[in-house]
Amino acid sequence: MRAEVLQVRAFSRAVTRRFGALDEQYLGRRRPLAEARLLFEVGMHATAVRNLRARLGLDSGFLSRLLRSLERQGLLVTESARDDGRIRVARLTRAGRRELHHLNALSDALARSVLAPLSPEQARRLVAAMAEVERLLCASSITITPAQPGDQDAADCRRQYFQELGSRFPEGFRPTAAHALTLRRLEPRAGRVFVARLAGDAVGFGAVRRIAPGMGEIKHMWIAPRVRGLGVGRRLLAELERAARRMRVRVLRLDTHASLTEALGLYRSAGYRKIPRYNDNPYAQHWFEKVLVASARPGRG
Amino acid sequence: MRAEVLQVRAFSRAVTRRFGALDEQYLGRRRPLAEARLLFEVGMHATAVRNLRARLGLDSGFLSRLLRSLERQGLLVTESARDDGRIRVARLTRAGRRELHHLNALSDALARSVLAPLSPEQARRLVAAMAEVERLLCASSITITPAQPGDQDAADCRRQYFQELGSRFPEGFRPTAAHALTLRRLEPRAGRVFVARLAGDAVGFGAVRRIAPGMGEIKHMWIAPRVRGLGVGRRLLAELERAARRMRVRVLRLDTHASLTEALGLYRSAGYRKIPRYNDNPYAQHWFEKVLVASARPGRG
DNA sequence: ATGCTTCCCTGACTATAGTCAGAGAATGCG
DNA sequence: CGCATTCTCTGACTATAGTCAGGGAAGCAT
Repeated sequence: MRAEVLQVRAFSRAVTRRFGALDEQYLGRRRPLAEARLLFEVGMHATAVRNLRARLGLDSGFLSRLLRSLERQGLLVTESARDDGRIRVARLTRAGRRELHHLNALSDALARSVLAPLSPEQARRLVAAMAEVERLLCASSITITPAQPGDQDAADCRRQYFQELGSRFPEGFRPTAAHALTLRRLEPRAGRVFVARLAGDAVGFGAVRRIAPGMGEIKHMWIAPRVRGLGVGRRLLAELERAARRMRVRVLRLDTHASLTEALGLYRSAGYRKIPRYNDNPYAQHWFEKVLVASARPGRG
Repeated sequence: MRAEVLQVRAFSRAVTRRFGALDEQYLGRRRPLAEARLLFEVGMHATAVRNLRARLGLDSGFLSRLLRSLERQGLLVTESARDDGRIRVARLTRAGRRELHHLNALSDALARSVLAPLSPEQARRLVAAMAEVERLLCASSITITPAQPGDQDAADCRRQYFQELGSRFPEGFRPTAAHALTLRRLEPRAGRVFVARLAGDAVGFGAVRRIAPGMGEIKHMWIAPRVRGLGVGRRLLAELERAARRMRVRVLRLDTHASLTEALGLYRSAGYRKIPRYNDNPYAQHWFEKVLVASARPGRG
């Protein structure tokens, strides 16, 4: 563990030194780095100010000022969103798009300057290792937190979840009454909802509810396609189990559709055993159960 | 190439976002980041102000101010160097060392917070990939540039080179008259010296000189042990060959000692062929020659 | 001794990156 | 409708990170 920590530190130093310096040198020459980053983040299509704030992690006042500055430079315009007048949407002008292209070119040059001194074989290996680091850092920065009641992100996930069920079930999918009794009605007495987030975006969610004294049920486990394979499902499930324990649940059940093969694999490897049908969910073909024991390692999936 | 460039960019974004944010959050909480970095750089032993300036790349006035601030906080003291009254040396006080330990602990916590959400297998793979990226970024940031006449770094390298020869040759080593006619007397008419540098430190050097019309000789190739295996030797050799071509050299020769196995391998794989003894160097057992042709890919080793 | 250079320092100034409180418009909720 | 909340914006302020010119002390070359 000690060696791993030291390697992470050495890595951080090496990378921030190299890329931090280059970033300023390449991208910050023409304008403040914050403005350049904002241009990148707005990108080619209109983006809500609130999303920009979440992704860049900026203070509302500061971001507003940056927007005004870019607006004065004629690089972007802001306008109110159609469906919600409070939300403002930023969009690059033609000049802004040109500037973004320029920044992209600089950024490419920066990347090439890193690869150029290396042999083809070294460059290949560096790129492969970078892909691996990026993937795992992404996994590592995904947080799993309890949803606030009425959480918009959780509702978004639920919509996407249902949509995916519809496209994956051969027979199609329409939410039943049982599916409707969710989220809002779960919390806070009868259940808990957790949301996985990556840089401000919701990328997964899941719920646990009590269905009888000492017995709970996992519902609505869903992970966004772009973060599948990063172990988020496993972490989310562990989080739900911890929440279940805190709700004095000793036995957890769940049902699932035969076509959801990743889910089936996850449940099996997480210690869930097949049991006979315990409910009348018309979309379920498999039922599982797990007896919870005190966890030796809280905080780990 | 395009895909590689995009991967490098994605990596840079991901890493600076993650570590940049954490750096500030962990290390910058108690004091300005620049002060924290300076404490790290001074470290446990006395360090000359000029070296701090070089390593951190700071303006002289700004660094001076940072030093005064840390001095006021009782974390370090500065004093004149014994042998050169102009040079000031910074040294942590007892309180400063305590603070450094604290920063180290925070930095460790930061590293652990990256590893914590991952499964043991993921953490293992992340650390391995980070080590690879760090190694190759290090290789990529090594620059190879012509030495200025009387370059102190080149002289340093030469000293270390002779020292290493002494420890590696079974028969020991004392520079002969032929070895003495170097560096200063090479440049700029009869030869060229190149120095490899990593973040301000010289980590290798090599020379080429003309020994007859159209014929040149590689001398004094040396790479610091800590950067061996990164392809620096190959790049340096390619640089020397380019310089030779510019000097209208068509045939390059070199000699080497049988115990320098890495060098032998490098010369062979770079296209040098064994030839009979062409000089009276008492420390040489192998002689090589290469006919230079116009290079198809300048800039690559 | 004299002049040149190196090294570090101070004073004065600027740019960048925020933080915080509060106001005003739009929306959601009962 | 009335009230609370959300979202964005502005004004006022602070902290951080520099840049630049110039000066004094020490060393170096002759």
